[in-house]
Amino acid sequence: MACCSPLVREPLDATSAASVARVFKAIGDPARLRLLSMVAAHEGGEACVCELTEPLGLSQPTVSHHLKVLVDAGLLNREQRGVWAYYSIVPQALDALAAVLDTRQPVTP
Amino acid sequence: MACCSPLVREPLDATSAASVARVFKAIGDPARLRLLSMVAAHEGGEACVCELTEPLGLSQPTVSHHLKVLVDAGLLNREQRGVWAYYSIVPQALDALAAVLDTRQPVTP
DNA sequence: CGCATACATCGACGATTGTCAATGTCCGGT
DNA sequence: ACCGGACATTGACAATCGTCGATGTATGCG
Repeated sequence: MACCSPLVREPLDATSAASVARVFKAIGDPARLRLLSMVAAHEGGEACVCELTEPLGLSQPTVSHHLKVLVDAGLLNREQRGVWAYYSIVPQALDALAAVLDTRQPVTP
Repeated sequence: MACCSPLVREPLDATSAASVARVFKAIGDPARLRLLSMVAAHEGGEACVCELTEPLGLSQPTVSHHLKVLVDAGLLNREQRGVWAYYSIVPQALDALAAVLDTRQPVTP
């Protein structure tokens, strides 16, 4: 999860930086960015692997691998229903990431 | 630069995904996240390499390399003054990145 | 000029990554 | 019980990455 105050506020310590970097690294790949986007924009906010493989133009194992990376990063949920695995985004995860990038000045009391 | 509508709005095409992913990949590294953070939080909003090497705990060539990656990603400015190279963040770059992560619903007119 | 300092570049290394074909696992239908 | 379909896992490969020491470049000072 995102854990800390905005980047520009105060220097990140090593452990915070490592945990935040893990998430950014997860979305630092074109295929995974597109997967995230395709899942979010899909009807119902969820999609199964078979709906993602062909428009992405990658093999099924590769798509499964990328989805696993996104789940491990806390960006996607995975729900198995019958034979299908449905993936949906974790909205507050993206919000938390955006908060780390926030450049607002701290309120001066 | 960030180029496009929020991730969750509509599926990214391949070229947009590639250009956005390049920037996220740049900050998908603990050392570079800390550099970004240290530069932003430094007095005057800028810092030279010699001020970053020791607190980061990495060699000077490595720090220079990471800074170059951040500059190439459009996240840092580099300004040479005398013998020193001062780096400062490009604020609108972080804002643009955060906009890509925005999860707000589109306004329904 | 000559030297020290600040930084970049180069070359090399082990480690990680993205991708695929092949195979394994599990579920639902016949 | 069998088979087919959906997905995950494995193993392998080239490519990229992070890091360092060594070296190059350029600036300022004596």
